[in-house]
Amino acid sequence: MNGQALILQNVSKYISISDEEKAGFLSLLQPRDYHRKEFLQREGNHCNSFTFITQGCVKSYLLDQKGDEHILTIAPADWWVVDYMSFVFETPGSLFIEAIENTSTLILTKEKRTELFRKIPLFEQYFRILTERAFAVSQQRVTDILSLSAAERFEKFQQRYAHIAASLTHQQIASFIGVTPAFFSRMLKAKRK
Amino acid sequence: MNGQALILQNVSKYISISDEEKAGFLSLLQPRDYHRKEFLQREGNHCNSFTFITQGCVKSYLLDQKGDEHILTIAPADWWVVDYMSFVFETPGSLFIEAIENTSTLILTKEKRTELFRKIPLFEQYFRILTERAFAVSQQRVTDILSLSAAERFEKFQQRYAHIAASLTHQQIASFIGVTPAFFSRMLKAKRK
DNA sequence: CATTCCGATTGACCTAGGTCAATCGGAATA
DNA sequence: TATTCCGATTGACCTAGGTCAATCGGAATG
Repeated sequence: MNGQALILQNVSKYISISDEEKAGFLSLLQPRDYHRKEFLQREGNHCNSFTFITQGCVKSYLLDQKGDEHILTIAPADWWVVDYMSFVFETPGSLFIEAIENTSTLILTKEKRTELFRKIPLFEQYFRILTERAFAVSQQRVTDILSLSAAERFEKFQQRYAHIAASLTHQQIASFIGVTPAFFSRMLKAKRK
Repeated sequence: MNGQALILQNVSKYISISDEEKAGFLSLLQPRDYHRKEFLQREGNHCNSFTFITQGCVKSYLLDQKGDEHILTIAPADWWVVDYMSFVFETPGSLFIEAIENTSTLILTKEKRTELFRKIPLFEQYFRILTERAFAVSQQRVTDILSLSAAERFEKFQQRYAHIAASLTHQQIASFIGVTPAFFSRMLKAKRK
């Protein structure tokens, strides 16, 4: 499936729009490809667009004082990525967004999104639903971190990300669930027994 | 300020609606009061409404296997509370929502909200913006937990919740930032020096 | 005034998970 | 084939924060 077909399919999961509106929507999107390890966004830059992944996979993460990486999101095809904090509050971002495979995207800038809302108000609903779902999942993640052990978080991770877990390095999974690679390795060893 | 005035003021921060629309909106809300320690929601129940706090304060939290409480949100007046996971995905909730002071609320059920969207589509925008902001903050919370020490999280908590920190118990603050009351007490002692 | 409650504090001890450095191993590059 | 990477693993040791039980203290209740 090509990128445009994929994003239209995604949209149609939540709202119904006419062919004309589909064309109008697509015309606001800017395609862009990134190769593995290329950055979509860097810490310090203001994030002013939503990026839809049509192929490949990206991660968003921050570096702490010690320079250690903490992955916030892993976004495979059919997902949007944004540094929400930067986008919503118009502040310099604190996240890096980086392709972990060669990746194709469609970019919707803040201006274009505003234009989209004006032209096709139904997209307010699309983004409302999208964000409500993402928020619900994010709240789960908070409660998981607060109440589960590393091993339990890994269990959940495996269930939720079964389809992409295999294409991630152990380092990435460890960072996502919030442990060091060394400890993650020991965890796996313990489970194998 | 009374509850209706407060919620209208909140709405008008994000969208502009006519007096007629305001009346229509208010007519969909159900007022309800709770006394301290009363539950708005219990684990296992499906959460099918948004609740706007007009006075007082509530907390949402989950109990882990050991029965320890982990606070997810603290919602003072002028905030909405929901168990998003339950509301959005229509699953039994895993959160308790409990008044920590005598509290007055306005309830918007899922059905009424749907009706609201149908009658005044601009409310899609209101909830989109609201959720985008809440999501951004939630993502920050995830990165904070992953990358900051307990003391640093407490620092941030004090800044963000300066206005209500004084009315919370140490237990509640400790639970929110993700440490035990015992450790929290030691942290305070260390800071005082 | 006495009592109960409940949050806060503290002491003694414990553990999940971190740190750092060394080693292994497989894939990609020269 | 030899070399370089780079992720995974492992060993030895460390620490932030947890546990559990005792105590303190102030506010509310009888």
